Amino acid sequence: MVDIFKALAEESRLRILSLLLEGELCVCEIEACLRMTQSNASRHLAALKKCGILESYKNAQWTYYKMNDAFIQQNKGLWEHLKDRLKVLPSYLLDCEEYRKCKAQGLCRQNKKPH
Amino acid sequence: MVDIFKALAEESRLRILSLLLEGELCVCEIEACLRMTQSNASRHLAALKKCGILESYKNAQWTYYKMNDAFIQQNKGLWEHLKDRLKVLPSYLLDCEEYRKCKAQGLCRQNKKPH
DNA sequence: TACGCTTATGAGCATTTACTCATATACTAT
DNA sequence: ATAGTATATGAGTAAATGCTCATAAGCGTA
Repeated sequence: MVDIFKALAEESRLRILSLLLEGELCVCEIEACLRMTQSNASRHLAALKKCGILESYKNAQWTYYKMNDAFIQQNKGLWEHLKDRLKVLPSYLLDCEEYRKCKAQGLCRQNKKPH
Repeated sequence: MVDIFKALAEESRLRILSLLLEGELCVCEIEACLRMTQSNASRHLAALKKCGILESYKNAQWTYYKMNDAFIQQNKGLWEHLKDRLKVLPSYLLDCEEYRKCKAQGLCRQNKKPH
């Protein structure tokens, strides 16, 4: 229990989760949307995965992270809280705007294969 | 949001909250039940109060802390989570046992006035 | 094979956090 | 008033955490 709260007790990690409410993203997309270094993005994602909040899979050179279904099933109250509150983070609208720009500009390799 | 998670990201503070599920307690009761120093108990309680999870009032020389009703009202999902999970903390049964001992032995002054 | 892109991680450093010890304040009862 | 109890908090220290820079490993394409 305390491990989950430790993972949630960091603003950058909450911003990551707010983006992942909409679906999965790879590390470089998160890095771009949140304007953080590759190193930081990777480490924060690893921390969220380690405590079970996120899961990941690899496709080609990309690692995709998304909410862990088991976490959602096993933490319904907390998940309701997160779904509501992550969307009212002060940074949320700006981060979403960056996400749209990234998608429009085709960041990461432009010709990713579907998966 | 992050301030609340920071406050919850500490095992001693979760144990304090688990005791306060049942009702209010003064600092020296928490200190005794959780076998922590007076200084630590006071500081952890102050941290939980500062972010709005707890509220407190004074009566004679005692300060009583309890869950903040406004927090419960405004964080229903998180509160459901806490109510469930605090009771399955590894330390919970032992801490409750200490609480019963404290009450039986009349710790704090034995002749507290009702309030 | 060689190169570029993506990701993970080691090392060093700065900041934050939690702890202990000491002390100050406030209240009660004698 | 004086002593005892309860609480809060300053100072110093040790541990944990997050950041940057550098590097290594994996994968795809030319």
